[in-house]
Amino acid sequence: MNHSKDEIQSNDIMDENLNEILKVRHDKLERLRKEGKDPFKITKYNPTHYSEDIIKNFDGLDGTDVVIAGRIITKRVMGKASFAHILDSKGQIQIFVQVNRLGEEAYEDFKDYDIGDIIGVSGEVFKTKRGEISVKASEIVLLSKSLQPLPEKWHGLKDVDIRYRQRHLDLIVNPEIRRTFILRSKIISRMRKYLDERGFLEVETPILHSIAGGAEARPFITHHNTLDIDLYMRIATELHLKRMIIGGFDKVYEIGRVFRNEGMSIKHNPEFTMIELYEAYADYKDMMDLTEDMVATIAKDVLGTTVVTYQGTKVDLTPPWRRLSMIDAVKEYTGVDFNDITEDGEARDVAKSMEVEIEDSATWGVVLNSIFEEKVEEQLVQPTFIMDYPIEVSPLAKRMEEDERLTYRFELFITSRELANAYSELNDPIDQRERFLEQAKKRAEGDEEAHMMDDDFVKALEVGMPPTGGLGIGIDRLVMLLTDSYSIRDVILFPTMRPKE
RNA sequence: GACCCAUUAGCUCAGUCGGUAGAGCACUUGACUUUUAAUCAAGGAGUCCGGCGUUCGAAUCGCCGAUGGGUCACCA
Repeated sequence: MNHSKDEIQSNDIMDENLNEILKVRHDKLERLRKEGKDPFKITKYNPTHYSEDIIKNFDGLDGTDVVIAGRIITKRVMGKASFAHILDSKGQIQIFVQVNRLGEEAYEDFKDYDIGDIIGVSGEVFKTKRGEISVKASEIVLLSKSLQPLPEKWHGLKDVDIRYRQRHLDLIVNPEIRRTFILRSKIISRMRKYLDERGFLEVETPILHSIAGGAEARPFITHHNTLDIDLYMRIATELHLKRMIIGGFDKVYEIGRVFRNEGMSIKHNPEFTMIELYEAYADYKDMMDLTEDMVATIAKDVLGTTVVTYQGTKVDLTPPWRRLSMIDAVKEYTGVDFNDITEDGEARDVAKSMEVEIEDSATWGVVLNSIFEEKVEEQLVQPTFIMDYPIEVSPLAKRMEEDERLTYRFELFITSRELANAYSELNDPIDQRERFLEQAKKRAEGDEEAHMMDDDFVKALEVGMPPTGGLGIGIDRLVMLLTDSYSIRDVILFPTMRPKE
């Protein structure tokens, strides 16, 4: 680590201004070092059990010696005997410490240990008079000194600013948040297993793109020094995964971070995790089957049920899920039948009469999509596939044979939120080039989210891509649903924050 | 980007009408060999988010700014 002079000086100044709690802890560390008990010199410890193992297998372990390690989270000294709770990665367990077991010097040292210190404890498993499974310490080793006080045990840490910026504190003092991240990990690994079992190949495609494509979004820009070029952080994995299909891999997927330089909200973080998968010779209906089966399978395996409660609302993920076209959805929820509307102007008039804001140049499809987003989306609480999106808003989806204005595309809505997006992929390179030109026109007119022209991708399509189904699922939103998390920041370990000062 | 709300001890929070800072936990000292938010006694701890202003006097009122949260806009 390199420290500038300024940093060293500012640390010195901080040392002088340490508050009482910090000063006491530094002094304790200093004393330990002088006595040759510097905890930071220890490199290795060998625990034999986790707290949870001991509690679950008490009958088998009662009376036997174990070695545990973890963080002191409570401490009650009662003269010549003490109790403390140790938090390890699987939970917590009480230790019982007596001077005549530990010895005078070791017991005095223990009394000086602070909440937050990491210790190793060896001792005998037993149950206290009050019936709590505990470890009777015969030896305690200080494995690391905590120089910062932990937030309070009873009220926990509530300040969301500190919780997100110093997630380690959140994880230590708010046990329920640990569950969310354990579930997140299980959800993702179950998803991998599901796809691997079905012959999908997991691949990794570049994050640095010279053209940011595959979605309509504003990208982050970064710079490569040696090449002296600006590069974009990817906004989707779509175009590279399709190249894999062209290259002859019939089933591929990537679970990866994508970056969109847009507003932040309860459902949006600038970097988020998506899975995209592509299957040759499949269509968007196959993607619907796969989506509902995969999500239901994950829910069942990870939560033990396909019925979940999200923020007080019961959501039934048991397949099959409702499927309806965008036109039917708009008809059902607003009474307006777009089958009967053919002219752009007529569509715009309908939007205006419903107080849906649209631009004067909006076409039939754009209006249909706007009315859907404004009037229907929020009502889709139970899982619903909305199918057959207008072509104007779907530059990468295959045009419907039955209706030139629409595409073979669906989005999945649960709890009024978009969770997945899928198409029968456009594999006609001539059509694709025209769609990109259309997008490039919008871009030239100032739409920063319009797709960039990508000649390399069109050229790849010209080599020939089989008919393919593609699907993208927002992992963070899926995790939110399955863990009943209110904000996307509650399922992202270190959400993007503005730096302090 | 716009609007609304919040910011007081390490943490969780009170703070009345503008009168000079409080509690619980945590911390320090002492007592206590089966406690459960241990208990008992004593003690220490503050840039009241920052700046400017109004005022005899500001945590409190006004303005500007910072950070966070919420709603909207944009998006997934």
